[in-house]
Amino acid sequence: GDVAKVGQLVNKPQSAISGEEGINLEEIREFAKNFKIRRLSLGLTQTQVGQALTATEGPAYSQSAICRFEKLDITPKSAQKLKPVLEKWLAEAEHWNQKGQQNLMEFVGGEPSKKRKRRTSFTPQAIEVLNSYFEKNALPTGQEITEIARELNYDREVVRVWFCNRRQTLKNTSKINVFQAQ
Amino acid sequence: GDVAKVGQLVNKPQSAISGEEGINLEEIREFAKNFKIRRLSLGLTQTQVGQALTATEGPAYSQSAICRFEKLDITPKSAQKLKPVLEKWLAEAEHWNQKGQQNLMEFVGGEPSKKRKRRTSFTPQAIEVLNSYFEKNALPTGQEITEIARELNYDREVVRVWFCNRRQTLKNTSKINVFQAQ
DNA sequence: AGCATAAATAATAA
DNA sequence: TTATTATTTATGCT
Repeated sequence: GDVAKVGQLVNKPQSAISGEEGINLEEIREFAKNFKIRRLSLGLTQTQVGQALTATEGPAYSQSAICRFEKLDITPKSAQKLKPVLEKWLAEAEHWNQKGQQNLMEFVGGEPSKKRKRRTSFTPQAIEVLNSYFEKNALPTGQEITEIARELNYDREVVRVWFCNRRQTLKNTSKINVFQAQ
Repeated sequence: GDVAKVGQLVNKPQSAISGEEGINLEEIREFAKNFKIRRLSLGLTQTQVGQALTATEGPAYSQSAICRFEKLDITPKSAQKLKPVLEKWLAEAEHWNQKGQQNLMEFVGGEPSKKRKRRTSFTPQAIEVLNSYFEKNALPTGQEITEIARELNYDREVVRVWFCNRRQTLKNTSKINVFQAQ
């Protein structure tokens, strides 16, 4: 059967302290909440934390793993194991941050100042072509995206994101039509 | 020509205090940074802040406006004007949050003193149905609320508030905190 | 002055 | 974990 997650268990008073394993769920919940706030205060993303942990600690930590810890969508055992790792790492990150933003970024390992990509402006002609492709197939394969990008002379990634956002927009507008205001 | 923004000016020492207008740019920068952290600590999005401000304060505040304030992509004059508004609102939001997450969400999403919604009169039949749902589950999900609202043909927000109030009443009378958290 | 939407981030599916 | 969707933030535009 399913394994219960911290987030589900923590609201059941009788299990606030998991008897056998001696895991304090309330403590974990408190830490997870604080972890998120402290992470954001440092201006770090889940991806950055995951990558930095992967570099300094042994195993791999994905963005999803950090996300799941913060949401407590994780078993008590995993949480118990992950908590000290995150605690130690975060304290260290805060320490470097004290010495300046630059030091933190070096500790984290990312490029010091990764600038946001300039917003792309599609020409009306390009949008027309994109829409005609979208009508035929809203979910093009990687190969198709590459071809469309080449035809329009735009960056492949830009075209990929355009299709993501276009699907999103369609979903949002059609949701209103189909189900009426949620 | 272009108008200089706070974010550009604040790093020029000689202009830390804007002479003529007496605007303390450093203070604004400090506040903007803190505002973001405090907003995230409350778990609020820029959109939510904008909408809430639009409801309680006079003019309209878009998500873009909040975003631009946080990034200081705004003229000193605008920043100076916006700062006290945000400061006051955020302090109030934090105050409500102290009293529980539910209160904060009501403050953010609920109708303010401005054009208050007409008080809804539930029919006895509707109250009966609501109570039967409440007995089964005092804390319905957003989806469940939507469904109940549709079944009874009441506004979704009205139903949501009914559950809030019903829980509040129960809490006040029973003294036993059924819902633990907060 | 803020809408529309591109880009980035978080959450979930596979 | 990795892919992909869903949500949020940021910005080009007029």
